[in-house]
Amino acid sequence: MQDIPQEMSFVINMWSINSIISKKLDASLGAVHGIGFTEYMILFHLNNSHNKSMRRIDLANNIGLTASGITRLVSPMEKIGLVMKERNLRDARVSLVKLTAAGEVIFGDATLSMKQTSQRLLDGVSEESLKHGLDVFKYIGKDVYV
Amino acid sequence: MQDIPQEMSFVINMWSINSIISKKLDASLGAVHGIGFTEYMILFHLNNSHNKSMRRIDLANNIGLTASGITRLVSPMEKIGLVMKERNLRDARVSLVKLTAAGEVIFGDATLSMKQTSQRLLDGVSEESLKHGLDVFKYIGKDVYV
DNA sequence: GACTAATACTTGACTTATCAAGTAATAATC
DNA sequence: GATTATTACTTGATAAGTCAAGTATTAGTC
Repeated sequence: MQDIPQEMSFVINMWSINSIISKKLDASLGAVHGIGFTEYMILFHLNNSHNKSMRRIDLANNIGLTASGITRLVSPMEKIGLVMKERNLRDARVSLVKLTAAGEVIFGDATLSMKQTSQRLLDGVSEESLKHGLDVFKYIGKDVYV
Repeated sequence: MQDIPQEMSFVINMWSINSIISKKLDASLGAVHGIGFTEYMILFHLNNSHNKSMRRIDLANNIGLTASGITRLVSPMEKIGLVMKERNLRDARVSLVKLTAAGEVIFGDATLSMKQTSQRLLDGVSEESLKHGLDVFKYIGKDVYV
Protein backbone atom coordinates (compact mmCIF):
# COMPACT_ATOMS: atom_id res chain seq x y z
CA MET A 1 0.00 0.00 0.00
CA GLN A 2 1.30 3.43 -0.96
CA ASP A 3 1.56 6.05 1.70
CA ILE A 4 -1.24 8.51 1.75
CA PRO A 5 -0.52 12.18 2.41
CA GLN A 6 -2.48 13.78 5.19
CA GLU A 7 -4.28 16.11 2.78
CA MET A 8 -5.73 13.16 0.89
CA SER A 9 -6.60 11.35 4.07
CA PHE A 10 -8.43 14.47 5.13
CA VAL A 11 -10.61 14.76 2.04
CA ILE A 12 -11.41 11.04 1.99
CA ASN A 13 -12.39 10.91 5.63
CA MET A 14 -14.30 14.16 5.35
CA TRP A 15 -16.40 12.78 2.52
CA SER A 16 -17.45 9.68 4.43
CA ILE A 17 -18.09 11.46 7.71
CA ASN A 18 -20.04 14.17 5.96
CA SER A 19 -22.19 11.57 4.26
CA ILE A 20 -22.99 9.93 7.59
CA ILE A 21 -23.56 13.13 9.54
CA SER A 22 -25.66 14.93 6.98
CA LYS A 23 -28.01 11.95 6.83
CA LYS A 24 -28.53 12.16 10.57
CA LEU A 25 -29.08 15.91 10.56
CA ASP A 26 -31.46 15.54 7.66
CA ALA A 27 -33.44 12.88 9.49
CA SER A 28 -33.75 14.86 12.72
CA LEU A 29 -34.67 18.10 10.96
CA GLY A 30 -37.15 16.31 8.72
CA ALA A 31 -38.87 14.45 11.51
CA VAL A 32 -39.42 17.47 13.75
CA HIS A 33 -39.57 20.50 11.47
CA GLY A 34 -40.41 19.14 8.03
CA ILE A 35 -37.36 20.61 6.34
CA GLY A 36 -34.18 19.00 5.06
CA PHE A 37 -30.62 19.89 5.84
CA THR A 38 -30.06 21.81 2.62
CA GLU A 39 -33.20 23.83 3.29
CA TYR A 40 -31.84 24.60 6.72
CA MET A 41 -28.65 25.82 5.08
CA ILE A 42 -30.67 28.30 3.02
CA LEU A 43 -32.46 29.60 6.12
CA PHE A 44 -29.19 29.77 8.02
CA HIS A 45 -27.44 31.92 5.43
CA LEU A 46 -30.46 34.13 4.92
CA ASN A 47 -30.75 34.70 8.65
CA ASN A 48 -27.10 35.71 8.85
CA SER A 49 -27.35 38.08 5.92
CA HIS A 50 -27.79 41.80 5.89
CA ASN A 51 -31.49 42.16 5.15
CA LYS A 52 -32.40 38.51 5.64
CA SER A 53 -32.20 38.53 1.88
CA MET A 54 -29.63 37.21 -0.59
CA ARG A 55 -29.04 36.75 -4.30
CA ARG A 56 -29.45 33.17 -5.48
CA ILE A 57 -25.94 33.07 -6.86
CA ASP A 58 -24.48 34.05 -3.49
CA LEU A 59 -26.52 31.40 -1.73
CA ALA A 60 -25.18 28.88 -4.23
CA ASN A 61 -21.56 29.88 -3.67
CA ASN A 62 -21.87 29.98 0.09
CA ILE A 63 -23.63 26.67 0.42
CA GLY A 64 -21.65 24.85 -2.20
CA LEU A 65 -24.44 24.15 -4.68
CA THR A 66 -24.99 25.35 -8.22
CA ALA A 67 -27.37 28.15 -9.19
CA SER A 68 -29.76 25.63 -10.63
CA GLY A 69 -29.70 23.63 -7.43
CA ILE A 70 -30.76 26.76 -5.57
CA THR A 71 -33.63 27.40 -7.97
CA ARG A 72 -34.99 23.91 -7.38
CA LEU A 73 -34.41 24.03 -3.64
CA VAL A 74 -35.96 27.44 -3.04
CA SER A 75 -39.04 27.04 -5.19
CA PRO A 76 -40.90 24.70 -2.80
CA MET A 77 -39.75 26.83 0.13
CA GLU A 78 -41.54 29.78 -1.46
CA LYS A 79 -44.70 27.73 -1.82
CA ILE A 80 -44.81 26.87 1.86
CA GLY A 81 -43.98 30.45 2.81
CA LEU A 82 -40.53 30.09 4.38
CA VAL A 83 -39.03 32.56 1.94
CA MET A 84 -40.29 35.00 -0.66
CA LYS A 85 -39.06 36.51 -3.92
CA GLU A 86 -37.82 40.07 -3.89
CA ARG A 87 -36.58 42.04 -6.86
CA ASN A 88 -33.44 44.08 -7.04
CA LEU A 89 -34.21 47.54 -8.34
CA ARG A 90 -30.72 48.14 -9.64
CA ASP A 91 -30.30 44.88 -11.51
CA ALA A 92 -33.26 43.18 -13.14
CA ARG A 93 -31.31 39.95 -13.60
CA VAL A 94 -31.23 39.14 -9.93
CA SER A 95 -34.05 37.64 -7.95
CA LEU A 96 -33.47 37.94 -4.24
CA VAL A 97 -34.54 35.31 -1.74
CA LYS A 98 -35.88 36.82 1.45
CA LEU A 99 -36.60 35.11 4.74
CA THR A 100 -40.24 35.57 5.82
CA ALA A 101 -41.46 35.94 9.39
CA ALA A 102 -42.75 32.36 9.22
CA GLY A 103 -39.38 31.23 7.93
CA GLU A 104 -37.69 32.92 10.83
CA VAL A 105 -39.84 31.03 13.32
CA ILE A 106 -39.12 27.67 11.70
CA PHE A 107 -35.46 28.59 11.53
CA GLY A 108 -35.36 29.35 15.24
CA ASP A 109 -36.96 26.03 16.13
CA ALA A 110 -34.82 24.06 13.70
CA THR A 111 -31.68 25.69 15.06
CA LEU A 112 -32.40 24.22 18.47
CA SER A 113 -32.51 20.75 16.88
CA MET A 114 -29.37 21.46 14.91
CA LYS A 115 -27.50 22.48 18.05
CA GLN A 116 -28.61 19.43 19.95
CA THR A 117 -27.95 16.96 17.18
CA SER A 118 -24.56 18.36 16.25
CA GLN A 119 -23.45 18.48 19.88
CA ARG A 120 -24.59 14.90 20.37
CA LEU A 121 -22.74 13.77 17.22
CA LEU A 122 -19.53 15.56 18.20
CA ASP A 123 -19.77 14.84 21.90
CA GLY A 124 -16.34 13.93 23.19
CA VAL A 125 -14.36 15.79 20.55
CA SER A 126 -11.93 18.21 22.16
CA GLU A 127 -12.45 21.92 21.75
CA GLU A 128 -8.97 22.19 20.29
CA SER A 129 -9.62 19.63 17.57
CA LEU A 130 -12.89 21.30 16.65
CA LYS A 131 -11.20 24.66 16.44
CA HIS A 132 -8.47 23.39 14.16
CA GLY A 133 -10.96 21.52 12.02
CA LEU A 134 -12.95 24.71 11.61
CA ASP A 135 -9.78 26.54 10.66
CA VAL A 136 -9.22 24.11 7.81
CA PHE A 137 -12.76 24.63 6.54
CA LYS A 138 -12.54 28.39 6.78
CA TYR A 139 -9.20 28.37 5.03
CA ILE A 140 -10.51 26.31 2.14
CA GLY A 141 -13.71 28.30 1.82
CA LYS A 142 -12.34 31.77 2.31
CA ASP A 143 -15.48 33.15 0.64
CA VAL A 144 -17.89 31.09 2.69
CA TYR A 145 -19.04 33.21 5.61
CA VAL A 146 -20.39 31.28 8.56
CA MET B 1 -28.40 36.32 15.68
CA GLN B 2 -28.11 33.51 18.17
CA ASP B 3 -24.74 32.20 19.09
CA ILE B 4 -23.74 29.05 17.32
CA PRO B 5 -21.86 26.35 19.18
CA GLN B 6 -18.63 25.21 17.62
CA GLU B 7 -20.00 21.73 16.97
CA MET B 8 -22.77 23.13 14.81
CA SER B 9 -20.40 25.49 13.04
CA PHE B 10 -18.25 22.48 12.30
CA VAL B 11 -20.97 20.39 10.66
CA ILE B 12 -22.33 23.33 8.67
CA ASN B 13 -18.94 24.33 7.34
CA MET B 14 -17.98 20.73 6.67
CA TRP B 15 -21.06 20.21 4.53
CA SER B 16 -20.35 23.21 2.30
CA ILE B 17 -16.64 22.55 1.97
CA ASN B 18 -17.26 18.89 1.25
CA SER B 19 -19.70 19.80 -1.47
CA ILE B 20 -17.16 22.09 -3.11
CA ILE B 21 -14.18 19.78 -2.76
CA SER B 22 -15.87 16.58 -3.84
CA LYS B 23 -17.01 18.30 -7.04
CA LYS B 24 -13.40 19.20 -7.83
CA LEU B 25 -12.08 15.74 -7.05
CA ASP B 26 -14.84 14.24 -9.11
CA ALA B 27 -14.01 16.46 -12.06
CA SER B 28 -10.29 15.73 -12.00
CA LEU B 29 -10.74 11.98 -11.57
CA GLY B 30 -13.40 11.90 -14.27
CA ALA B 31 -11.39 13.86 -16.80
CA VAL B 32 -8.21 11.80 -16.49
CA HIS B 33 -9.26 8.34 -15.36
CA GLY B 34 -12.92 8.04 -16.26
CA ILE B 35 -14.08 7.28 -12.74
CA GLY B 36 -15.94 9.36 -10.20
CA PHE B 37 -15.01 10.12 -6.64
CA THR B 38 -17.36 7.55 -5.15
CA GLU B 39 -15.92 4.90 -7.46
CA TYR B 40 -12.48 5.89 -6.27
CA MET B 41 -13.67 5.40 -2.70
CA ILE B 42 -14.64 1.81 -3.54
CA LEU B 43 -11.23 1.11 -5.07
CA PHE B 44 -9.51 2.77 -2.14
CA HIS B 45 -11.21 0.64 0.47
CA LEU B 46 -10.81 -2.54 -1.53
CA ASN B 47 -7.12 -1.85 -1.98
CA ASN B 48 -6.69 -1.37 1.77
CA SER B 49 -8.59 -4.52 2.63
CA HIS B 50 -7.27 -7.92 3.51
CA ASN B 51 -7.70 -9.81 0.23
CA LYS B 52 -8.53 -6.79 -1.91
CA SER B 53 -12.03 -8.02 -1.33
CA MET B 54 -14.89 -6.80 0.84
CA ARG B 55 -18.53 -7.46 1.60
CA ARG B 56 -20.86 -4.89 0.10
CA ILE B 57 -22.31 -4.04 3.48
CA ASP B 58 -18.88 -3.23 4.87
CA LEU B 59 -18.11 -1.04 1.88
CA ALA B 60 -21.38 0.77 2.52
CA ASN B 61 -20.61 1.37 6.19
CA ASN B 62 -17.04 2.45 5.55
CA ILE B 63 -17.86 4.84 2.74
CA GLY B 64 -21.03 6.22 4.25
CA LEU B 65 -23.49 5.00 1.63
CA THR B 66 -26.37 2.55 1.88
CA ALA B 67 -26.19 -1.05 0.70
CA SER B 68 -28.36 -0.21 -2.26
CA GLY B 69 -26.08 2.66 -3.18
CA ILE B 70 -23.20 0.19 -3.30
CA THR B 71 -25.12 -2.19 -5.53
CA ARG B 72 -25.77 0.56 -8.06
CA LEU B 73 -22.26 1.94 -7.84
CA VAL B 74 -20.44 -1.38 -8.17
CA SER B 75 -22.51 -2.86 -10.97
CA PRO B 76 -21.03 -0.68 -13.76
CA MET B 77 -17.57 -1.11 -12.24
CA GLU B 78 -17.96 -4.86 -12.74
CA LYS B 79 -18.94 -4.31 -16.36
CA ILE B 80 -15.79 -2.35 -17.12
CA GLY B 81 -13.68 -4.85 -15.21
CA LEU B 82 -12.44 -2.76 -12.27
CA VAL B 83 -13.88 -5.21 -9.78
CA MET B 84 -15.42 -8.69 -9.86
CA LYS B 85 -17.95 -10.69 -7.88
CA GLU B 86 -16.70 -13.33 -5.49
CA ARG B 87 -18.85 -15.62 -3.37
CA ASN B 88 -18.37 -16.33 0.27
CA LEU B 89 -18.31 -20.08 0.88
CA ARG B 90 -19.42 -19.79 4.47
CA ASP B 91 -22.34 -17.46 3.92
CA ALA B 92 -24.36 -17.58 0.72
CA ARG B 93 -26.00 -14.24 1.46
CA VAL B 94 -22.87 -12.25 0.93
CA SER B 95 -21.46 -11.27 -2.41
CA LEU B 96 -17.91 -10.06 -2.13
CA VAL B 97 -16.49 -7.27 -4.28
CA LYS B 98 -12.92 -8.00 -5.33
CA LEU B 99 -10.43 -5.62 -6.91
CA THR B 100 -9.15 -6.93 -10.27
CA ALA B 101 -5.63 -6.46 -11.63
CA ALA B 102 -7.02 -3.87 -14.05
CA GLY B 103 -8.74 -2.15 -11.16
CA GLU B 104 -5.49 -2.01 -9.27
CA VAL B 105 -3.78 -0.26 -12.17
CA ILE B 106 -6.51 2.35 -12.50
CA PHE B 107 -6.47 2.79 -8.74
CA GLY B 108 -2.72 3.45 -8.77
CA ASP B 109 -3.03 6.08 -11.50
CA ALA B 110 -6.07 7.69 -9.92
CA THR B 111 -4.31 7.85 -6.57
CA LEU B 112 -1.62 10.06 -8.09
CA SER B 113 -4.33 12.49 -9.22
CA MET B 114 -6.02 12.32 -5.86
CA LYS B 115 -2.78 13.16 -4.07
CA GLN B 116 -2.06 16.08 -6.35
CA THR B 117 -5.55 17.50 -6.29
CA SER B 118 -6.02 17.18 -2.55
CA GLN B 119 -2.62 18.71 -1.84
CA ARG B 120 -3.41 21.57 -4.18
CA LEU B 121 -6.77 22.14 -2.51
CA LEU B 122 -5.33 22.06 1.00
CA ASP B 123 -2.12 23.85 0.17
CA GLY B 124 -1.33 26.30 2.94
CA VAL B 125 -3.20 24.48 5.69
CA SER B 126 -0.91 23.79 8.62
CA GLU B 127 0.05 20.22 9.43
CA GLU B 128 -1.32 20.71 12.92
CA SER B 129 -4.76 21.80 11.72
CA LEU B 130 -4.93 18.87 9.33
CA LYS B 131 -3.98 16.45 12.06
CA HIS B 132 -6.65 17.77 14.42
CA GLY B 133 -9.24 17.78 11.67
CA LEU B 134 -8.44 14.16 10.94
CA ASP B 135 -8.76 13.37 14.63
CA VAL B 136 -12.31 14.69 14.60
CA PHE B 137 -13.21 12.55 11.59
CA LYS B 138 -11.65 9.45 13.07
CA TYR B 139 -13.38 10.05 16.35
CA ILE B 140 -16.78 10.37 14.71
CA GLY B 141 -16.29 7.39 12.44
CA LYS B 142 -14.60 5.04 14.83
CA ASP B 143 -15.51 2.17 12.51
CA VAL B 144 -14.24 3.82 9.35
CA TYR B 145 -10.73 2.59 8.80
CA VAL B 146 -8.59 4.81 6.59
C1' DG C 1 -24.32 54.32 -29.20
C1' DA C 2 -23.81 49.63 -31.39
C1' DC C 3 -21.58 45.10 -30.55
C1' DT C 4 -19.58 41.68 -27.83
C1' DA C 5 -18.88 39.60 -23.39
C1' DA C 6 -20.23 38.43 -19.00
C1' DT C 7 -23.66 37.64 -15.30
C1' DA C 8 -28.09 35.89 -13.04
C1' DC C 9 -31.27 32.86 -13.41
C1' DT C 10 -34.33 28.88 -15.26
C1' DT C 11 -35.44 24.55 -17.52
C1' DG C 12 -35.09 19.71 -19.76
C1' DA C 13 -32.55 15.66 -19.57
C1' DC C 14 -29.86 13.02 -16.78
C1' DT C 15 -27.07 10.97 -12.69
C1' DT C 16 -26.61 9.51 -8.22
C1' DA C 17 -28.14 7.69 -4.32
C1' DT C 18 -32.16 7.16 -1.16
C1' DC C 19 -36.14 4.52 0.85
C1' DA C 20 -39.38 0.83 1.16
C1' DA C 21 -40.35 -3.55 -0.05
C1' DG C 22 -39.00 -7.99 -1.43
C1' DT C 23 -35.93 -12.38 -1.76
C1' DA C 24 -32.83 -15.56 0.08
C1' DA C 25 -29.93 -17.29 3.56
C1' DT C 26 -28.28 -17.65 8.34
C1' DA C 27 -28.88 -17.26 13.49
C1' DA C 28 -31.53 -17.59 17.65
C1' DT C 29 -35.20 -19.48 20.43
C1' DC C 30 -38.61 -22.51 22.07
C1' DG D 1 -36.13 -29.39 14.33
C1' DA D 2 -39.71 -25.87 13.38
C1' DT D 3 -40.53 -20.90 13.90
C1' DT D 4 -39.16 -16.33 14.23
C1' DA D 5 -35.81 -12.76 13.76
C1' DT D 6 -31.93 -10.90 11.66
C1' DT D 7 -28.70 -10.08 7.98
C1' DA D 8 -27.08 -9.34 3.03
C1' DC D 9 -28.34 -7.94 -0.95
C1' DT D 10 -31.39 -6.22 -5.00
C1' DT D 11 -34.97 -3.56 -7.31
C1' DG D 12 -38.86 -0.06 -8.46
C1' DA D 13 -40.11 4.39 -7.53
C1' DT D 14 -38.52 8.70 -6.17
C1' DA D 15 -35.73 12.84 -4.52
C1' DA D 16 -32.00 15.92 -4.92
C1' DG D 17 -28.91 18.16 -7.51
C1' DT D 18 -25.84 18.32 -11.89
C1' DC D 19 -24.83 19.91 -16.59
C1' DA D 20 -25.75 22.10 -20.91
C1' DA D 21 -28.41 25.16 -23.21
C1' DG D 22 -31.37 29.05 -23.40
C1' DT D 23 -33.34 33.81 -21.97
C1' DA D 24 -32.87 38.30 -20.19
C1' DT D 25 -30.21 41.94 -18.54
C1' DT D 26 -26.04 44.55 -17.49
C1' DA D 27 -21.08 45.76 -18.34
C1' DG D 28 -17.22 46.67 -21.28
C1' DT D 29 -15.14 48.10 -25.69
C1' DC D 30 -14.48 50.16 -30.12
